[in-house]
Amino acid sequence: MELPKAYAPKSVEEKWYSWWEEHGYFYAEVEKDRRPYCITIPPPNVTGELHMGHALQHSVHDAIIRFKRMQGYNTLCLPGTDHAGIATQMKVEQQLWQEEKKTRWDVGRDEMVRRIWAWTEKYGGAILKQLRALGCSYDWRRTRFTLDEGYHKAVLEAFVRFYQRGWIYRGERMVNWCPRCLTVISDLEVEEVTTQGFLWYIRYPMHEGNGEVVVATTRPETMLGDTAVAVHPEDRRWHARLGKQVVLPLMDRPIPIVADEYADPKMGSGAVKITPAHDPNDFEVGKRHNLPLVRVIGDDGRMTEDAGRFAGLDRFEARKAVLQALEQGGYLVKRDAYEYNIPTHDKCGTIIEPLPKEQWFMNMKLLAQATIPALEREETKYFPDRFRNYSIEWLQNIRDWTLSRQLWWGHRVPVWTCGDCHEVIVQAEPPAHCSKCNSGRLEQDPDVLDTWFSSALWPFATLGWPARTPEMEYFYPTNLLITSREILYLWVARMIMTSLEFVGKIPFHHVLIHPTILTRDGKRMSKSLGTGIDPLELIGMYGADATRFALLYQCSSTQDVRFDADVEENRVLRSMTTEMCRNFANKVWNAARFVLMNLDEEPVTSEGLPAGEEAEFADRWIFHRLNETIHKATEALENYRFDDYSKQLYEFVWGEFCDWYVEMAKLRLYGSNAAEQKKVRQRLVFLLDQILRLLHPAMPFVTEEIWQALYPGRGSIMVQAYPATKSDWVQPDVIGNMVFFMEIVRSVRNLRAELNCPPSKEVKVILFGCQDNLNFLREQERYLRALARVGSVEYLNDGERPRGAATAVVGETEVYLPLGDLINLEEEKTRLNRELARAGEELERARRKLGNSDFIAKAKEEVVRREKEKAEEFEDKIRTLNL
RNA sequence: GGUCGCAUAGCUCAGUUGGUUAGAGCGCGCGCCUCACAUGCGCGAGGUCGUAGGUUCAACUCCUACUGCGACCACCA
Repeated sequence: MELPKAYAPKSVEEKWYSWWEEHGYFYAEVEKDRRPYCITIPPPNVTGELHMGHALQHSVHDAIIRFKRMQGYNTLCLPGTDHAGIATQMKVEQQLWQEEKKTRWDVGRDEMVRRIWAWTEKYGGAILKQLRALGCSYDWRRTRFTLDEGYHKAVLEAFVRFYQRGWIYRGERMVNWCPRCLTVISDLEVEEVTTQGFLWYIRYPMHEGNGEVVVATTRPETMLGDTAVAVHPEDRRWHARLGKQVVLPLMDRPIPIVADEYADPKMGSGAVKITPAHDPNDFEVGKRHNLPLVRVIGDDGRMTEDAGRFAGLDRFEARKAVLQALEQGGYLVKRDAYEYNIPTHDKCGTIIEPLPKEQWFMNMKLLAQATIPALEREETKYFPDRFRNYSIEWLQNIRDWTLSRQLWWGHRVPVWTCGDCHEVIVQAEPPAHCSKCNSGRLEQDPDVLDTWFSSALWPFATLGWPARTPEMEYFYPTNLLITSREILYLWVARMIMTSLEFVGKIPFHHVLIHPTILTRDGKRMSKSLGTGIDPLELIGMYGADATRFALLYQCSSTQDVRFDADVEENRVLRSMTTEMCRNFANKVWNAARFVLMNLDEEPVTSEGLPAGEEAEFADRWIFHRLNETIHKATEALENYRFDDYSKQLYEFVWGEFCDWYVEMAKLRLYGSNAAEQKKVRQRLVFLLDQILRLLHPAMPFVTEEIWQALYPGRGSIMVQAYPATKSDWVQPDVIGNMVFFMEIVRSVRNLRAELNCPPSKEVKVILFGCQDNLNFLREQERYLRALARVGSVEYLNDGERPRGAATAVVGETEVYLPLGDLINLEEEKTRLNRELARAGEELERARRKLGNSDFIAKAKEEVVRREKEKAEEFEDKIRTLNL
């Protein structure tokens, strides 16, 4: 069979992906007699597009799923998308404005929701298609959406149950308001941005008599809403003035001086202005002292009527105007440069306005308390484990969750209020009549639930909860959750809480927190900064297998990965690591070509082929190494060390199988009897077979393409058994021989290269050493001749060393190249001196250690012995080189 | 402000329970189109393992402090 010289990913990828899908290889059904393995993917936003973080996340997902599938588990990887309240609504609102110059209020709630649905069905979920390009083997039939019908039922059920527990309540609190999105958001969605600003000191004159109070603020515009000045109750400086009033500048409003422990005597004058309507702390102070709430900033971020002459101004314009007015009135004392954190909305970057509002909240205390022990007992294991401790800490300090959002896209709060008797009804099904007065005038709460409230149910809602489905029975708890650091609390901790509450089980046995992908100089990857990489572009340049392998290769247990690529304006110029992985895929491809080219008539089946006693040392060596590689690769995957996994395979396939075994096999293939040839062919096929299986979780496409060429009609490689170790293959005694042989070959190559001996010229080699070593090398002579381009070999075990020859020492064996006219005596002398110097240093180091009596006395016997051996070895080497 | 992570070759990174001649890929230098592969083959140069102390016979590895980068948490004007 003919394979092209270089691996061409594109057509191969499309071909096999659709073939897998057509044959249902990704599907999982409940099969009681098989071990289940289940992952529900973190649902990306339905509006989302694939970025490098996703690419890494899903390379990991698919590697694990394919690995487990090959291990014989009945694997389900369940995909889906998140309705992403704000993001999706905003997208359609933008479109509505661009195309029709209308706002959502112009079209009305029902129509708007209808349009968002239409958009979602038409454009949504593009990211799931992009995941296919990466090769993800997910059960697409089971794709879920956090707003689909069944999911909606689950969300309402959860709300009602929490409500019945008494944990969900409605109340007025200081909340984080986004003036752009016009909704509240939870604390976890607030991102603090460190900013260089100013601290302004303002003079408030006493209402009666002389004197003044100086207060400081970073937000001067809020002073318009001040309703008090607070000082610490034990701050003596202020005792005389407690209970008196100051006049609020610009507003001419007298406000009291109150005593409250919130005021820090060490700060400035010890007095602090109190704006209950616009600051969370002040809100609390206001409650304690019954202060009025004066709202000077409205929901839209503009100043209200209560801001007097500043009404209508945007909050930031108002700041300037207030400062100017204060300055003119002589109220501004000074301003200091000041660094502080500004709360912003993580979705849109708008500065949050803290406002008192009535919302739905959930008290998380009991739920958190019930969850902490499960984490402490490691019922869910975290990789790396430190994230478990962070989660416990977060649960210990948990705060109430703001559940409601002033959006139209989402799960509407299942609460109705009777227009007649004002009874509040909370239930999943819309009630027809008031349960108390039977009135039909019922009005549903206009708000929708935080998107994270619905995602918190993901692992079990997708498997059919609240129904007791066979899937819930069989696949739950799921095995693994793979996600990024930033949603550890926002999502992961909440899933564990809800699962323990509703299902009585943890939702997943393992949580894997994968690294964040950064640019190669450690910056955030961001489209707006031009540092973004489109994974599809990478796939186009290097292939999906190379992209996956490159991501896995860089995926260790650190918190960040600096992705090795040169990027300009969101375009990849070059990615060295991905290129390396493409080369590796090509290497595998060509190794396969070699094996296939040498097949005789029928496709060889080669199961259970042990290296056997009669096998050559190269066979025994490669099988020993295969065994080790299987062991290490499997262990690495089980510990989610994808870097280890890929490096093990890279080294084995390229550095051992291709560089040595195949090269040696060529001689046996072309220069032996038919029986030997057949044996070698079978071993090559078997090794290739094992390599393909080992690699398949990382490189699904190229391995499938080769597999099909090797075993046409045998079904996909993705359902073959993952390689297992075999004790027959363990032959540690052969390693030393192989390493020795390799070193002899390398030393000859090195001598040739150093002396500029052209590769075309065959040289004579004289080996000097003990009889055993010489016998072994004599047996391998044909390999030595081919691998080091040697014409003839002479063996000496005593007597005179050759003169005028280049020399190298490998253990106890000496290698001589009598190059005659080729040799440049000066160069050879320099080379030898360099070797001698190097050996001298090592000897010196060893002798120093051995000369230390403490070392002899205290170090482990084995360590001392090794050091002695080392000293002897270098002594020998120096003696030989000096001859 | 609190907690945590990271600092190893020009670049991106490995380095297991303290004892190795500190590794890989890329890049670089030299030589090769050797019949699987130039997306290749062979050889080589390049590191006082962030700084300063400490523990130990022995520290890249353990401890302390510091510096730099980063993350998370936190209502202080």
